[in-house]
Amino acid sequence: MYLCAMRPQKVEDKVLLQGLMSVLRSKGYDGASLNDLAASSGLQKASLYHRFPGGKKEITAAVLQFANEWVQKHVYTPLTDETITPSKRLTQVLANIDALYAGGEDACILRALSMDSGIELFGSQIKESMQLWIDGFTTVGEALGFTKKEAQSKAHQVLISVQGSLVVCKGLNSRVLFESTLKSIKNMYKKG
Amino acid sequence: MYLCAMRPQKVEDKVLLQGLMSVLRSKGYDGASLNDLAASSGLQKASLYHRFPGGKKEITAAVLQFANEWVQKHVYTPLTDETITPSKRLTQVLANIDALYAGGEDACILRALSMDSGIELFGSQIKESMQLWIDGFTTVGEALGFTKKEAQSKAHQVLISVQGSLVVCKGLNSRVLFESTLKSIKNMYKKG
DNA sequence: GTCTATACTCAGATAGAC
DNA sequence: GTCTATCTGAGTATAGAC
Repeated sequence: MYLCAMRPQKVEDKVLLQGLMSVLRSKGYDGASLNDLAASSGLQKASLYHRFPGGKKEITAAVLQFANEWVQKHVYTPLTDETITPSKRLTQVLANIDALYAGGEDACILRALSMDSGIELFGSQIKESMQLWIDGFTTVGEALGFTKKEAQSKAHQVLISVQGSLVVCKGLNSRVLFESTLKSIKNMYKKG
Repeated sequence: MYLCAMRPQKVEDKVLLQGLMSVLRSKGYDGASLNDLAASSGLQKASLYHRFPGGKKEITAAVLQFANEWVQKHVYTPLTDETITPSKRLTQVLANIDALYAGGEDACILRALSMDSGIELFGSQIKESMQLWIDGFTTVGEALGFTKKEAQSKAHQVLISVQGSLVVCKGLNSRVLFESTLKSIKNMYKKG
């Protein structure tokens, strides 16, 4: 429905959510204040409440929804696309993941919200996105000829090593382990 | 120096730090309020300020110091103890790690403090503990006959997969991937 | 739809009695 | 050393003009 009487949005939904996500992924739920969120979005606090009447909880839920759509579009869907060879799917998705985390520089929103407060409020959304990620990699593993059990194990290994390398890269203040992790994921799927 | 005129401490230093750590590891730096910290320690807020005049920053720094001593005592030292066979060192340390994280139930304090605010304040302490962990596993890898390069790579892999599995276990609300990760670490060090 | 101004709550931190 | 009581600022959230 088109309501031409309404004042135009100053910031597009997608741009807005990207700004909000960048704050939440780096500061976490408790660390991200509404001032931070407003500043990142280019809107005032009150305007954020207009867009998200539920406040910070609703903002965060929307950001997680946005993240889940990203996983759907850039991980799950390409990994399960049978018009492409499994090997090429894998290469493409690993490149997408590299971009998402800026080569190990940026944090994962799922991890950032996995502290007590975040899990209590958004546990089911976090679980859903992680499961989608695992399902995608399981599918490509089977397409590459591994058994279902092997493919599941590898999929878990992918998620674990991506999350782990992001944590370690933050801690050591170096991105090399993220890049080497992506390479070793590629190797993991070579038949041996 | 023994000062018998002083009023006895209500809570021992070690017990105090354990309580404080349990809050910080589950809620993170921003999520842990002084009320939370006081409640977990059995002291009032003002008493915490007596013990830690620098407030939350000093509390957190002390907890990280405590954590670093734990890694020293239960990871680094046993892994480098040449009076024990390398294989037994590994088994023992993996059991220690299993206990530290309560089989995947509890979070890692290094991870919990690795958001922006924590990294800015405590980055060097976090890095130090992670490096100690890596050094210990590198030593045991070399003792098991791997080249220095292989041993370093495996040590990185250990830290990454432990941290990663803790994140994924939180997200999926299941501990099975932590236990399987510890088993696969053990396998990683079998010569092939 | 966006803004400025403001209400209200809880955070971190301190004062001073015991 | 520990406590109760209190101060001050930042946090979330709302009111109402434009």
